[in-house]
Amino acid sequence: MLNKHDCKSELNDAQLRATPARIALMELFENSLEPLDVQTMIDYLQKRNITADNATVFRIVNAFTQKGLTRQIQLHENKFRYELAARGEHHHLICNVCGKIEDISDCKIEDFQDEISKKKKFVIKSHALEFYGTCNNCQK
Amino acid sequence: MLNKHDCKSELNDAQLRATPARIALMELFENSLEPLDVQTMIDYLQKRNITADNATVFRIVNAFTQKGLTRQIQLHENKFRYELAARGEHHHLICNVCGKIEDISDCKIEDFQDEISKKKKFVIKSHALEFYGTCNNCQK
DNA sequence: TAGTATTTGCGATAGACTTGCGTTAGTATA
DNA sequence: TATACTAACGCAAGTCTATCGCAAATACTA
Ligand SMILES: [Mn+2]
Ligand SMILES: [Mn+2]
Ligand SMILES: [Zn+2]
Ligand SMILES: [Zn+2]
Repeated sequence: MLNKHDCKSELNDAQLRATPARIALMELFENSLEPLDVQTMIDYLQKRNITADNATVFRIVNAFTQKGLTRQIQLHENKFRYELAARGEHHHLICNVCGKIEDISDCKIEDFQDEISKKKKFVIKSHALEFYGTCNNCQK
Repeated sequence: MLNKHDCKSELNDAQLRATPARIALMELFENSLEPLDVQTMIDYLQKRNITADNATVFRIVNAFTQKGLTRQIQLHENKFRYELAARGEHHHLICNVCGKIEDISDCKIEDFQDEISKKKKFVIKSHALEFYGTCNNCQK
């Protein structure tokens, strides 16, 4: 949860110029608990009266990802989502009813991964794991 | 691996009319080791001289999925893939070099899933797990 | 404050996928 | 086997996500 000034520094550190749209989007990422899609970013900028073409928003999030500020993920949708890379690789619980997306920080599949890697002679560089179901709220 | 006649029965059982394109695509699914994207299905039909508009192929695979014959999956691409639902839920090894996709039949994450479910009070209905890396062939 | 490289806006473009509508063709039943 | 009903199809247009080329704007640096 960084403020406007910190977001500027973050951009500078990544060798990205601190434009209004980029600063606002870094703030959005810092304050979001869920991974964001591009449409959400566009809507957010509009609410803050920051004009930004949608091609620009796609370019911004690509630049963020390329510089290692964000990570691109995908959750069985026909679009990508993005979240802060600094929060580390982790997994997600996705509610099929309300769409809520929750982080799972602890990964317990290392042993399984090692076993598969050996058995299949496959060098595993990364993995994606998501659980789909019904969240606590939506069970009532 | 079913023949043409069996594929017809499968379609009838699912209350789907057995058109040439549907029969051919069921055969393709039965004989494929990897999940298929729609373009692959279109190419296959062309090779067999079965005319099918691409809207039709999308409608076919949606019908298959809706009737439970196939399952829609997605492997961090901007498109969906489909595989036979009868083979059961399983996971995949995806080679970042050659694109090869291999099935992993044994799932060893049940304990982790139960733990998460309890901790987050989340009813888990399904999960997706994929490993990305370099296959045996591409390591040389 | 001027110079320059980076970033943006705009419009065109691409690819995956959907939809409306009139026609075709599987299937049931006689 | 002929008939009728409805599912399925072809075609064309449209939607949605994402990219690209180019000229204009703007953030940084000196
Ligand atoms: Mn997350
Ligand atoms: Mn598979
Ligand atoms: Zn929910
Ligand atoms: Zn490979």
